[in-house]
Amino acid sequence: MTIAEVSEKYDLTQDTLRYYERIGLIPHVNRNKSGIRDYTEEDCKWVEFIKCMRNAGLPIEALIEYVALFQQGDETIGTRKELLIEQRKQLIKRMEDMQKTLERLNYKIESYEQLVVKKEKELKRVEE
Amino acid sequence: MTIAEVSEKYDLTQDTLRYYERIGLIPHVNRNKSGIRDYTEEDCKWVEFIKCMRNAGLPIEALIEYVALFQQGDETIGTRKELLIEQRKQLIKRMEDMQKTLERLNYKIESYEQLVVKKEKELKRVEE
DNA sequence: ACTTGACTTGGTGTTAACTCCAGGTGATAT
DNA sequence: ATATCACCTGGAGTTAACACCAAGTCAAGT
Repeated sequence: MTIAEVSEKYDLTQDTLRYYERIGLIPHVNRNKSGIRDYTEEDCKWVEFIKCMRNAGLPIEALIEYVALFQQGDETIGTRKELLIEQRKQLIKRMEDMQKTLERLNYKIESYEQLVVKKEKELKRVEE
Repeated sequence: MTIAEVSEKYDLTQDTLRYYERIGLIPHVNRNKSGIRDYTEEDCKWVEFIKCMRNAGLPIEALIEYVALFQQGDETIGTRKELLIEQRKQLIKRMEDMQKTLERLNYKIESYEQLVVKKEKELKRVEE
């Protein structure tokens, strides 16, 4: 796959794809004889995985480390697992915070709803 | 309340508090005769509210608009409600995305667990 | 009276995460 | 043969969201 196709498929700019590769957020992509990137299936999976994780707010640093560990082979399986567990913990924490904020928003919106109803009644009273 | 107390209470630097006020993320705080900020109860509530919303990822832009609407008085109640509803919608979307990522992480961690178990068995076999 | 220390403002610096750009290369269309 | 085009690299530019700083003010302690 060309970089243009990958860019299109995952809605990331070519610059972003090159940037991710440069900083080690995805493994190095092989080039053809003329030096142009040729993304394999696996490269694509990495791109998709990273995009998903970044989208959920996982820190770039942690993901770079994960990729680096992955490239070091099977001895790092335990470490990688621990890393993911830690990130999961933090993700859950963020989600809990967001849940609280959501409830607060719900309450606020309901309060506004009450206010709106009240105002409408007042207006009616004036009209009558 | 002094800025130092508010800073301490909500774990935001004085610089951040001043910055939030400057860009309109919280309403203007009154100063005493000598020009020093004196936060009222209401100011504090704003600080806490904004911190909570920012923490959940609500965009600064939307919050600035909310504060501005608030300061324009009762005619903006409807608009404010709509704004909150829109932000709630986006918050829910983010949470759903994160939920999917969480499930994916769970699956990945489980897979790693399987792998670890397998590797241990292999090692045992070698030892025997 | 003078120093200290917390605060003020206006402005500059920093960091992360892209994003853009200039100059160059190789394959393809005319 | 040459023009076009997609891509390359290294490096500079951008933006958001603060963080830091210099120079000044004011009240309180000694």
